[in-house]
This record gives sequence, structure tokens and C-alpha cells, in this order.
Amino acid sequence: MPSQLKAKRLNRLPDELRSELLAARSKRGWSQAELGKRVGLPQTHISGIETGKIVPRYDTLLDLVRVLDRDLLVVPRALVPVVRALIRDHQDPGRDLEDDDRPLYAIDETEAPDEA
Amino acid sequence: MPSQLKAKRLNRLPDELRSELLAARSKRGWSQAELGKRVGLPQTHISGIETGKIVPRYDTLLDLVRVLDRDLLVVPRALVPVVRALIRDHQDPGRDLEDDDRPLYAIDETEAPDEA
DNA sequence: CGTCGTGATATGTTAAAGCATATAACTAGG
DNA sequence: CCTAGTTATATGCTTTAACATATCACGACG
Repeated sequence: MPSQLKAKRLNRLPDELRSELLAARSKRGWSQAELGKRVGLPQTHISGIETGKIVPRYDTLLDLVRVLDRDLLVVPRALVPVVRALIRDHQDPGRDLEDDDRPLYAIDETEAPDEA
Repeated sequence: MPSQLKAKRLNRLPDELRSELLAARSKRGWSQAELGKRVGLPQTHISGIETGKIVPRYDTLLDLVRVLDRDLLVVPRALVPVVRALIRDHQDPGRDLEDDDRPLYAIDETEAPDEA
């Protein structure tokens, strides 16, 4: 085996993506069945995707992230770090701020404001 | 038919995405066969994807955009406009800037710097 | 005109997503 | 203990992405 050649295609969704899907779902208190109903997939399929046993099609994943108030964007490699930083900061604002600098809005929500 | 209910799942890639793939490929002078070889797909498959006859799996699309120096990111809905603007500006810097505000780097490239 | 490079189409096969259904494992709550 | 809700697994079927191969249409170029 040429060892380094190939290695291509994933066999599972990136862990990061899977756990984000799971987190977003449970944050709104949805069961797999509920999420499935909203997106038109059986519960067993959601389970398969979340546990990494299924790599969904692009359109399927798009439906999923959209129901969870997200989108799937093609980003130029050069911008990836910037966008990632943006997202990090958006999801956890005031990470390196003083306590009294924390935004006042909805910190008691089950889900973040953009998730409501 | 309930008319408005459902309407879900796409049957083709969004035109925007397809044309971006095509543009990125031809900008580097790659034939469908060349792109296919780099990502491990036959030319006919690339054709099918580009013409919207095939909706690829997530992992397949990821391979494609990565070979084209892009990435596929899950973005919170609230950030989508910002990210889109970032991308627009990155691909066409100095669009609504004064001439002397234009960045100095590589504006004469056939492709943007990140494409080289 | 023929040839070559490119892209689109067609046929057939294999693997896997998508779908339905049933059920086991586990976790509360009664 | 029993029940209900949730998640994971298993079986079987349908659809389709993925792969291989051949071919046609088109344009450029000699």
C-alpha cells in the first residue's frame, strides 16, 4: 500500500459537526423523533446520523441544519479561521470579558436568543 | 394536495453553489476529468453534479470544495449575512471602496491569492 | 476533412442513503 | 414493578449516489 496516497473520503460525519447537531437539537428540547418529523426523516435515521453511522446527502444535511437555525456555507479557505472565530464568539459572547460586561439579554433562556 | 405543506428537500444543488464549483474549477483551468482525478470521481460524475442532475453526499461535496480551496461550514442563521458579506468582499475587494483604499495585494491575479 | 480535448448522455452494477417497522436498552416517574 | 419517553439496533425494501465504460455533440485546430 502506497501509504500516503489517497486517504480521501470520510466514512462518517466530522465529530464536531455531529456533536453540534446533537447539541442544537437537545438545547431546544427536541427528541430525535421531533427533529425527524420537522425535517421529514424517521427517528432511526436521525440516530444513524448523530451516531456517525450514516453520512447524509448534502440536501439532507442542509434540511437538518436549517431546521436548527443554521446554514451550510461554502467558505474560501483563507476566510475559514475568521468565520470560525466569528461563530465561536457569537455562540459564547463575553468569553474573555469581565463579568459585568456580559450582555444583558436572555442568559436564562434554554436556548440562546438566535435559537428561539 | 395541501399545497403549502412540505415542499422540503431539494432535488438539485442550489444554482449558486453549482456555478461556484464550476467557476472555481475553470478558473484554475481544470477539466472535469482533472478535477475528478484529484477528488477520486469519474468525469461523468462531476458533470452530473455540475449540471444539477446529482445531489452529492456531504462527504463528496466536502472533498470537492476542499480541492477547490474552500470549506463547508455550519453557520448560525444570524451570522449568515455577515459571512456572506465577508466572502463577497474577499472575492471582490475594493468594490465600494475609494481607489486609494484598495488593498495592495495581488489584484492582478487571474484568480484571487487563495486560489493560486 | 479528420483528430483531439472537453463536456453531456446512456447503460449497467454496486454500495449506501432513505424509508418503514419492530424492538431492545436505558431512564425517569408512577 | 410497570409504564412511558427516548435512543440505538436490526431487517427488509426502494431509491439513488457512486463507479465503470462507452458514446455522442461540440469546438478548436491542423
